[in-house]
Order: sequence, then C-alpha cells, then structure tokens
Amino acid sequence: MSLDALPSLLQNAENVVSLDELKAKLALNRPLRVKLGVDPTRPDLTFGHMVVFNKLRQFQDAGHQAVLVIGDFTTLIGDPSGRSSTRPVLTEAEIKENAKTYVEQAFRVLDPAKTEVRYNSEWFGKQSFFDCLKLARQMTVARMLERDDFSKRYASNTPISIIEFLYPLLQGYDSLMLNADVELGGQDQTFNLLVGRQIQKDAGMPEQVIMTLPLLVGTDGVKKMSKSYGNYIAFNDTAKDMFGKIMSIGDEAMWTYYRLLLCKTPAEIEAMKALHPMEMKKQLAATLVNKIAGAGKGDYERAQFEKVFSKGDLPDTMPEFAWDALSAAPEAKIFDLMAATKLPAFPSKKECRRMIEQGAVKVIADGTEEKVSDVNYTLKKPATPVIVQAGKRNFFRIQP
RNA sequence: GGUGGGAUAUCCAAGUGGCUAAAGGGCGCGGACUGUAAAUCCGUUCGGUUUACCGUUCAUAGGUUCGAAUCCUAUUCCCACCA
Repeated sequence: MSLDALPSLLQNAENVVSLDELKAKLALNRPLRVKLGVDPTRPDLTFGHMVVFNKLRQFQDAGHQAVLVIGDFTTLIGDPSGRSSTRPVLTEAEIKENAKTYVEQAFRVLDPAKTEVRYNSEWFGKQSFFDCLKLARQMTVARMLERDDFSKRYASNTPISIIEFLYPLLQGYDSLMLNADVELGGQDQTFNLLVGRQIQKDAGMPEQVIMTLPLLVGTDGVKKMSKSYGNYIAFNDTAKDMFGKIMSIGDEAMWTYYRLLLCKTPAEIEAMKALHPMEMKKQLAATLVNKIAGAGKGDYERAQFEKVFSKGDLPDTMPEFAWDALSAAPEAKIFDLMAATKLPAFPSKKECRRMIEQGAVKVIADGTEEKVSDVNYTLKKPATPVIVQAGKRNFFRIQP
C-alpha cells in the first residue's frame, strides 16, 4: 500500500490518467478501491479478460481493494456496441447464470478475500426515467462524438443507437456509486472510463484514476481476441482445447502472451528468446492451463501433446463406446460407427465418408494399424478393443 | 411521412428463367511439410445413399412457367437519401 508497488502496478499499462494522481492516491496510505466492470453477455470469460484481471490482481497483491462490477443491468438493456442489430437482449435468468460463472471464473485470477463483487442493478434497478434524464444532461453530443468509434461510425453513416450514447454514462455512474479510486479497462474502454471521471467531478467527488491495458491479440495473431472473430481462448475451454489453442498461436504472439498473461518483464522475455521456441510455447501453454483450467492439468496436456503430435502415439485417454451402443448388428460400416459416436468431429455420415476418402481413417487393433481406403469398409463386432483414428487428433475406442 | 436499395449456405459475397447444391473468399476439416494444432502448398466443405441417384436449401407465404435463388403478389425485417 505504498509507492513501492508502483512499478508493478504500471507494468503493461497502456495509458494512465494521470500518473501524478495515481501517485497522490497511493501516498494516502489506505487501500484504494480499484474498479473493474464486466458485462455478463456470454457465459464465459476469455484470455483477453485475463490481461486486465491480472492487473487487478497486482493491485490486490499490493494491498488494495478490488471492486468487481457485474453489469447485470446494462446487459439487460443490451448494449449494441457497434453491431447495430445482432445482439439479442438476454433474459434476466440468462444474465444471472452468466454472472455466476463470471465470478467463479474471475476468482481463478483474483484473490476472493480482497474482492468486493457488486451488481449494477443494485442502483440502476431502482432509478426512474427522471434520474436517467438528469444523468443524460451531463453529456453533450459533441463530446460523445469525440469517441473514436462513434466519430468513425457517424462519418460513415453507420447507425449509432441512443443506448450507446447512454452506456458510457451508466458505466461512469457506477464509479460514482462505488467511490472508485481507480478504474481499469481495455484500451477500447478509454472513453467510457474518462466519462466516469467527469461524472464524479460533477458530483463533487474526487476523480478516479484510469488505467487502460492493451488488447490481447487472438489466436490468429492479427485481430484482437474476441468471441465474434472466433479467435479466442475461453477460461472454460477444456484443458485439451486450451493447450491446443495456445500451441497454435504464432511465435510472435507467444511473447505478447508471456508479457500480458504471465506478466513477464521485457528482460525475462529477451532471455527466453534465446531458448527453443517450441519448448517455450509448450511451457507457456502448460503454465496457463495449470493456472486457469486447474493445477496439474497443464502438465498432463503437455505430456499428451508430445505423445500424440510429436511422436504420433495414441493418447492415454479417449472416448470409449460399447459396440452395442453404436450398432445393433454384428457388423457395421465404419462411417456409420463413426457417426453413431456423435462426437463433434463426426457431424454427419457424409463428413465421415469424406474423411475416409481423404485417407484420414485408421483402424488399430491388437497393436497393428490398418489404413481404411474403402468407403464401405466394414467392421465386425470385435473380441478385443479396437481404436479408430480419424485425422491426427480424433480417436475413439470400441469395446466388445 | 416520401423515394430508392437490400435479405443467398457457418460468416462475407457473386449470381436476373434451365448447364445452380448454387462462383469467389473466410472459417472449418483432411493431406504433405514442419520445432508447433505457426507458415506454405494441395484437396475438401447441405443431408441421405445401392455414388447410377434422391431429398431439402437462396427472408416468409402464395402465384406464373415444362422448369425459378432468378419473374409476379402479399408479408416481415434491415439500410440509405429526402422531409
């Protein structure tokens, strides 16, 4: 709770308004109230959220009070945020469900003992339209249009909903209600965070310091990580998927992940660059999976990865099916069996046939493997377990 | 309120009466290659099948025609410009 922590608090920060104010607040020698808001629009958090959660955690470790705001009210209204139409308004039940898992997921990074969880329906739920108008008076259209996103869309005739104008005001009002000393957010939140300062100032309160963090690049290595681009890694991905997705990022993005997700310093990263990139990527993946999916899971997935992809061996565990669960007859075509597993890798019989035609399917029985080249390949009910492999990463075992 | 424009498969997007299950791209999947589920290249990408075929699909509902995603009518939704 002093200035000593400043370097770690500033690590990775993109923008701080203002540094002097932050120093002054730290000098107060009391725990600061550090606010972070999330909207429970979807059921899970992504690694993009982790960047800013890490920062909040660093504040906690320095003795400060984290205030996690769940925007259940704002989500109920349904912020279109640029999408103009395609954002379904969630029901209260869905929001509640999402909010619950958000908190559980956030605690994989945050220290629950030093986190105050608040819902903004607590105050917005009771307010009248009159209160809303009062709040709206504090903002001008010209000011709103300063926001980069808005000015671009306005210039290009892309619709901007009035709700989007209101949205920053609501977020700023949260800061007022929570007496936030500091508010964290992604780089794209800069404008909204600044509005919080204005609202606090108008109310005669001290203004919050705002700190923005870089947006994490997605698994494609180009665009920011986002659910709508499909280039994200979610907290709730299976350990296997999480490991695989991390392994699939490019080498450049790997260093960004080390910096933003594991808070490595530039010096540490320079040292790591001297080592083998493949090894460093596996280490990154294992560390993150251990941290988010569960202790030990990263090590297990790493061993599996090396087995399956580096050596081409079979994984230790794979889905299993009894013959009778897949087929009522004593023999069956292999594509029928594949489709009958209902595994996501086999969405239709047509797709299974395609895999066979492309030479992706192997049958492994009694230690010998046979490549399936005939689409109508038939398998008899086996006496000993048989493994079917389709492509590099899809396996299942048929029990007699 | 007026006038135009639009709605195509998982996404973007071509297609204005038959050769269209529907160009191209993206995503995905498979193969080769690789330190990697990176990159690159090649193939593939509605469903069912006895692989000769059959079924369903181009906002929704009807209609014209031997035949429609393509023409007509009504409906729903979206967008732009003018007021």
